[in-house]
Amino acid sequence: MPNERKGKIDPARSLAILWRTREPTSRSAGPGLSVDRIVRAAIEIADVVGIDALTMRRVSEALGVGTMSVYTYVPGKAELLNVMVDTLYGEMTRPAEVPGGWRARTEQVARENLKLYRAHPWLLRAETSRPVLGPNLLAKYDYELGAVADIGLNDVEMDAVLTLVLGHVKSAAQAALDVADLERETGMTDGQWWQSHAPWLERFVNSGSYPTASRVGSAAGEEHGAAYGPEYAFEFGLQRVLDGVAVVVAKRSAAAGPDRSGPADGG
Amino acid sequence: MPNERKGKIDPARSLAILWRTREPTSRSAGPGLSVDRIVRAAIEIADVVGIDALTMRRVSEALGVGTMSVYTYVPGKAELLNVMVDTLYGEMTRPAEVPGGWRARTEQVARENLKLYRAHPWLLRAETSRPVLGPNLLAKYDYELGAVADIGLNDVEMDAVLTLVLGHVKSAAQAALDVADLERETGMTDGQWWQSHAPWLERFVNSGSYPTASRVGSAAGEEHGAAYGPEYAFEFGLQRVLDGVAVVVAKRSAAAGPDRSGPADGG
DNA sequence: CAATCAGCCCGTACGCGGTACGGTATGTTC
DNA sequence: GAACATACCGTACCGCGTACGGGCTGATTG
Repeated sequence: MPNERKGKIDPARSLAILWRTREPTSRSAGPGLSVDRIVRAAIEIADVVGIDALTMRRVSEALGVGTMSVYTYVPGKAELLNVMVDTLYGEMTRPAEVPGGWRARTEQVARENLKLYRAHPWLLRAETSRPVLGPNLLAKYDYELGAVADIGLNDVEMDAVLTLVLGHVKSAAQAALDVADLERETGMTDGQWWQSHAPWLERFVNSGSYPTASRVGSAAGEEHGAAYGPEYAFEFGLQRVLDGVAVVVAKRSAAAGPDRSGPADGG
Repeated sequence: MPNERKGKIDPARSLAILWRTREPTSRSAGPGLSVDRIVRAAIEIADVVGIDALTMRRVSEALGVGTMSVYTYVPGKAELLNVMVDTLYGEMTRPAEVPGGWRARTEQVARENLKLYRAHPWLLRAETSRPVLGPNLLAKYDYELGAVADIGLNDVEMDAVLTLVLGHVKSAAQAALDVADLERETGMTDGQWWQSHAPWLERFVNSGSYPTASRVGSAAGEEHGAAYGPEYAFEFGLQRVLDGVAVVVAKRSAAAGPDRSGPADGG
């Protein structure tokens, strides 16, 4: 049972639905299905039972209609997933002003994205391939680019920074989810798991073959509750990334003139 | 058709296969199936037709055996995927000495991982959830931790740095794959695609609503062939991450004493 | 040697998933 | 009221993972 975002989806059809290219016909009777109702139901199902259990039959059931009725509004499951994802993007908050300069703005973007993944973990699995350009993705992209605009980076660099930050958020969210799943399934924390398996592993590996791995792996157990955990990894990584970006930004500012702190040339 | 790494896999059974806890019985006749033969066949299939088309029937067919014969050696598809992933980890080269300090070592780790994703793009989709602790994953982890050992970071930080770097590599590999897929499907580059869709998009959005997005999006088209592309994003992001790590490393070195460049305290 | 057994191999069948297809009913338009 | 478009959906098909039970074959034991 391979993946979401299947191979063959018609891009045009997909875009048409994303952008709602179709005036709502005013038919009164019937359950009154619509793309929005379907998408909302699907999101709710995915939130509750996970994306694995999201089936067309279940969606239609939740809506009180026949399975095939859904296909009147949505060409297929892949397109439905696309719209679900874009819908989520549309629900993110995007404050116009964030005090504190590019670093604060970018941090805010990162946290907002993390929040989204936390609220809808299935998003991590629905986003596996190139996102289809929906209205909300476009708005999101435009907004988030704003965080790193006018600080001396050119367009390509701005995109690269954003991609880097969002990639980190996604990785961290995935890691956090993995840890949470593990804890839920085994009742052990990540570190406890390592510690409990260390002796087992040594039975197969010449004792002490992987000293660093086992020390670091079980260090988590000792540190747990203090400085360790997925949140730590997220924060640490985010600060590292921002530190790295700051290096370039500082370089550009210097090149544009020591006294400038405002907008540099845009590319 | 949801995901790989399905919900219920017995961890013990999975570990047993990963670590090959079973002496090979010496039966002469028959096709002579084995976990290794199965895994090799499965990897080859995934390399050629992709992970979506990797089915147990196809694997068995490639091996010239009945479908259910595979299940004599592998409890299920999820476990097979686990072993496939661990097998790939085992094929990575891990030079003992890399000249140039932690930064060069970490870069080398990143590039080695990128190479792996390039060679087996399906790995991006097979790794979706927490990796099961196979022997080669353990070796990989141990080796890669070595890149950032003894530079003043504590254990948790070492793990976090490694996670950050590998996360970036994975994101970049995914992006590169997306772009490649898009080009293959549409015959257009990423930038060309943006440029060709810009007018279409403006028909739905009040013209100029997303100025930054469209400018940056199509900037790729102009820059293409020069400085842009997935490789650029990978390199740029990697350098940013390493710059960010360097900041902490420098701080720790300073704290440990201005003259020290060797190992700092490990905890 | 025969009897027994353990492991390997696999045909069949089940349940579940997405969805093609063809129909029916309900509302709109003239 | 006729003609038509649209919304809805029952049935059926194909492909998937895999449970189950049975047959085969070489190894083991007396």
